[in-house]
Amino acid sequence: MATQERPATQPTAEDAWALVWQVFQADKSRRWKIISDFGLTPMQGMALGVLDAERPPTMSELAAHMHCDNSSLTGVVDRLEAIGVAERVPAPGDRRARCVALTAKGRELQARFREAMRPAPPHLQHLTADEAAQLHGLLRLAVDRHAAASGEDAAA
Amino acid sequence: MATQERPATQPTAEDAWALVWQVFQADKSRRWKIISDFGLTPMQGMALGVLDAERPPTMSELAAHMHCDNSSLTGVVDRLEAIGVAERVPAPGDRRARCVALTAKGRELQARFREAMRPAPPHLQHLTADEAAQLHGLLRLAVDRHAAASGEDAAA
DNA sequence: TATTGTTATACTCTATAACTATA
DNA sequence: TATAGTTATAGAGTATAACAATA
Repeated sequence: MATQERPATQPTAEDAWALVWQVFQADKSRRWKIISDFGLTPMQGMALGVLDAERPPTMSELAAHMHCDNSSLTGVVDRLEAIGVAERVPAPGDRRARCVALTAKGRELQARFREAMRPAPPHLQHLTADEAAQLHGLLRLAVDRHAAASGEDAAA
Repeated sequence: MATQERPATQPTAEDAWALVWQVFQADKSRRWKIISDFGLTPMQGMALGVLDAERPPTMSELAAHMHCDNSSLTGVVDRLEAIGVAERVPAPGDRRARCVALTAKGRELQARFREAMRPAPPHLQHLTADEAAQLHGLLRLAVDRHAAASGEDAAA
């Protein structure tokens, strides 16, 4: 297949992105089901998924990580506190800031939640082990190069 | 597992999925910016993006395509009608159903919107043309095999 | 009786602006 | 002055349940 002359119609990054989108969207209902089975909403699930038990982030850091506004995060963390999953603790070195820490219940829930969210969606399960590894390799290239480029930009 | 020359250290579909997630999340702010520049919300943008000008779907069909409830879609289409982008028309052959059709303004906006949403995010732009084509090929395999398997399931 | 779509309800997410406490 | 976080506000998305019209 790949031994042909390079066709003018070779799929581009845009074409690949369209399929990424398609796979992600098709999996939307499955993800929502898992999240709601844990008694969470999508944003609560995202917060639980990204919180670092070892290094509780400040509200601002967590908001940046979740790509939402600080004021939006207030309610999300309020609800995580209400169900006993997280708690706000003072930030060392800055009395304005508050860190979001997992409770014992939160750490237990996080472990089970991450486990439930880990499996690849049905689409990707149709790949062979080698194909999956190739897919991972290409995405790893993209992520690493982007990180390197961003790092250089930041350092410049 | 796969008892091959490449042992248990080979990245799996789960690992690839984790990177898909990472790329998609990292691009969240960029997508939101584009959508809001069009005066739309995410759900309105999704509806505008998937609506077929040639074959207006019913409310139920559109809701299924968007993976949301019928009742949630009512408000979304209400707002698209309010800004003159879409309109509800009678469904041929079923007087209960209503189809969502694009207006002339809607078709024009859709063309510009799809164009704005087409570019791949920064992460994927770091791939070479060949790498992007490989990525597309792997995702195409996943999507096609899933469609085939689903089709067989449905036909069975 | 089942389906299509809307309405009513209650809640979550969303950002902007104003506000406080602190840096 | 600038920053971290909350509150107030207004709007949009979310599903469930109840409902009307139609199949």
